Amino acid sequence: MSEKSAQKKQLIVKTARRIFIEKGYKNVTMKDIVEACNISRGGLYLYFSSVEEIFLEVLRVEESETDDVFSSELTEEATATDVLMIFFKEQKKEILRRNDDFSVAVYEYYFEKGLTKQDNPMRTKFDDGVNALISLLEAGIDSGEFYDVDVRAAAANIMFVLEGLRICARTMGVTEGMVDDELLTLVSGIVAEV
Amino acid sequence: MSEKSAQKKQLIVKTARRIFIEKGYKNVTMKDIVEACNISRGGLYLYFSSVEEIFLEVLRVEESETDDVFSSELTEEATATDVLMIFFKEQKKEILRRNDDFSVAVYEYYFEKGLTKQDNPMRTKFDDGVNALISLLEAGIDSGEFYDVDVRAAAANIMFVLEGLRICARTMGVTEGMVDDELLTLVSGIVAEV
Amino acid sequence: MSEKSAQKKQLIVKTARRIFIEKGYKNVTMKDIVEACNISRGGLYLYFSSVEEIFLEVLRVEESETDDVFSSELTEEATATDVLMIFFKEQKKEILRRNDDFSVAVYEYYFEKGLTKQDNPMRTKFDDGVNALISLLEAGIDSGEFYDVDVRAAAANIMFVLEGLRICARTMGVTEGMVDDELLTLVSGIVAEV
Amino acid sequence: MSEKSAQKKQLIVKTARRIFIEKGYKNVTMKDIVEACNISRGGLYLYFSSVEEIFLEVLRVEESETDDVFSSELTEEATATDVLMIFFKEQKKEILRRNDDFSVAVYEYYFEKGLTKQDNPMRTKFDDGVNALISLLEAGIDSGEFYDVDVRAAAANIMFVLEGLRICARTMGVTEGMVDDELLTLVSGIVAEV
DNA sequence: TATGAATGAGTCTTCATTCAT
DNA sequence: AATGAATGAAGACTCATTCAT
Repeated sequence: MSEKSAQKKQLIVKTARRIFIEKGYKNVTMKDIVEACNISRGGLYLYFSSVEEIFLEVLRVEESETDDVFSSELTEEATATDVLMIFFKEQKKEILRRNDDFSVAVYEYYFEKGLTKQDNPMRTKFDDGVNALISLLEAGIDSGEFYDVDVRAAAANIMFVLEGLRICARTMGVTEGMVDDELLTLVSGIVAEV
Repeated sequence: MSEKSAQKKQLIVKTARRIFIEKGYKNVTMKDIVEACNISRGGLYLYFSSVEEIFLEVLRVEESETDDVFSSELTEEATATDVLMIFFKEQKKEILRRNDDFSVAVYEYYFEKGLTKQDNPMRTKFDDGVNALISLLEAGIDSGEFYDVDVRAAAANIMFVLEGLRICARTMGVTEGMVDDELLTLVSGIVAEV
Repeated sequence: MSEKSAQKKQLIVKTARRIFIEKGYKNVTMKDIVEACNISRGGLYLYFSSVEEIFLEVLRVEESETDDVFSSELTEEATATDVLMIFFKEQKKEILRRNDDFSVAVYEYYFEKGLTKQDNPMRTKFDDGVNALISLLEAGIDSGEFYDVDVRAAAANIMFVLEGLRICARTMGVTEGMVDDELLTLVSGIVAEV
Repeated sequence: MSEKSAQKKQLIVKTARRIFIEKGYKNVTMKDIVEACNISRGGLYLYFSSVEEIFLEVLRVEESETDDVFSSELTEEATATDVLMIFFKEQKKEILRRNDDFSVAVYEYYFEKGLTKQDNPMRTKFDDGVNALISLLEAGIDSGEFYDVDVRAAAANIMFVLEGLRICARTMGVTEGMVDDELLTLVSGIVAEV
């Protein structure tokens, strides 16, 4: 029972995620989700009592499933430069992604809710990114691969540029070339010899 | 008549702007605007036939009224460094602005409409910013105030960082200190002696 | 316009009154009223925003239209006994009334709302009744028609008996004979010679 | 099984009684009862198939548990006056009772169902009261404690006054003083020397 | 017996849009 | 030009009742 229930809940979350990707946050209604899940109106309310509740669950799952920024890349053999390049490559993919893009819904949600929530997951994610980059930069500097930059400043700069690229990609549109150029600029400020 | 008509239209646009600032784009209804304008339901439809139409007009006015990025600062006596600092100061103010902030509505609008529109005003604005910065950087380099950087790359970097700060401020929140730090990083990469 | 609007409102109130009589208070939905009025769902909301609001308006009209308890009977020529008998006759009619009976809805409403409201119209009506009876009893005693009873106590007793008859009529049912008997008991305690 | 079953049923009835006291009749849903009983939705339906059915069972138990009006008071030594005073004291307590008051639910139920049911328990209860009072009054008259009133009329009058007080207490509110005054009026019409 | 997931109907409420005046 | 009453569709939410397990 409980297991079946959990499966159903998971199905709803999975389906809802797809809808949030399609329609953002504000446009999604309980009806949309009900129809997409092929369940009854009342049935959905057994599991969630509002779109927001569903959204937050999607967000939670999203985060728990997202690997730590560099976890997958950090192997013993990889150099700091390797890791950085892979990181940028993934970021590029994410920035340019047209489908399967959950970020617009996230933006919309936080526009709606304001910044009151202390445990803002976006902030957490951002800070995690900064910290991971700091570690990486320090490693690269130690190994002589990277310029001896102010790691904190550089890490924050990278994160803000990535955020800028992301939001521009979602609003005014950016070409692959623009992203490449921008990432190259970042790299050239860090890696001693590209 | 036509004049009166134009005045009325202007009133609507002005009032609607305030509402978009308050509530973003998606949350604004014709009803909201009707009520705020003290106009009749039918009356509004004489001038605009949808929220989107009103929004676009607000956007148009907004842009036509926005001074060119550096127009006001560029006086004969000001050095490139002066202009850059003033520019950053204004950007900072805008980024941290809690009231009178139209940007969330703009973001929401472009999330909604996608990127289909070729004449995307956000893009135009962004490009204008890049170009203005390029000119400024060139001027600064010529005068020996700035490092001899790749002006195009530096300008784009600045604009993306500013966009990143802006969206972060609207979603996860940024402190004044964070903005200051980030702007200082930008400045220190450009201005030879701070 | 405003006049037409007022007419419509009046129509709604009048129609709603009929429904409250038919179904009581708790069973009446906005839908019931909408359908009975032959207006649109949204249309009703232009005038009232809840069943309670409509009910209170019905109640208000009801009260404003109800003549003062004895106003119509009190003519110069009528004796106190005449007035008392007419009063009882009307009360009997009201108590036994099967159709056009708004009282059940009123009871239900006050069950629902509790007694918190200071300006409880039921209470006002009750007190008005007591006071009117006091005046009448005094008049009857002065004229020698009535026994020299404690007027306040007698008036209250009458009102409570009437309330008792009313609620019994609505719940367990009372026959005309029972009402007649009870009213006769009241009369025989007051009028010197029947 | 049957015993366990009966216990369960009893538990449901007991719990439901509490809910009817809290919320009246019309506001109580199967869901309310299910939740209050910590029973499953389907489980409740094994015992009762509607709120009404449960209510009627509560009502039945209520009546079977209610002692005959004077049963407890009628001892050999007590005078008719004693019994009457105790009866009024209990009625007063019941009339003023704010909690643990089942009467509103009963009223609501009979409003809803109309008077169709022949075996209306309210009526039975009322008639029982009248009859018990008649016996008591006769006893009092025989013993010389009470005035030689028309016992049937006096008994009915008392019962209607009590009903009137009860419904007034539930709708417009009555103070303890009002009840005392009214009961005193009743007593003074019956007991020869108070 | 007992569970609780599932359904679907019913009600409330809000809005964009139209239209007679 | 302008009004604002009116409509009807759309979405949220709740519950009685059923049914597979």
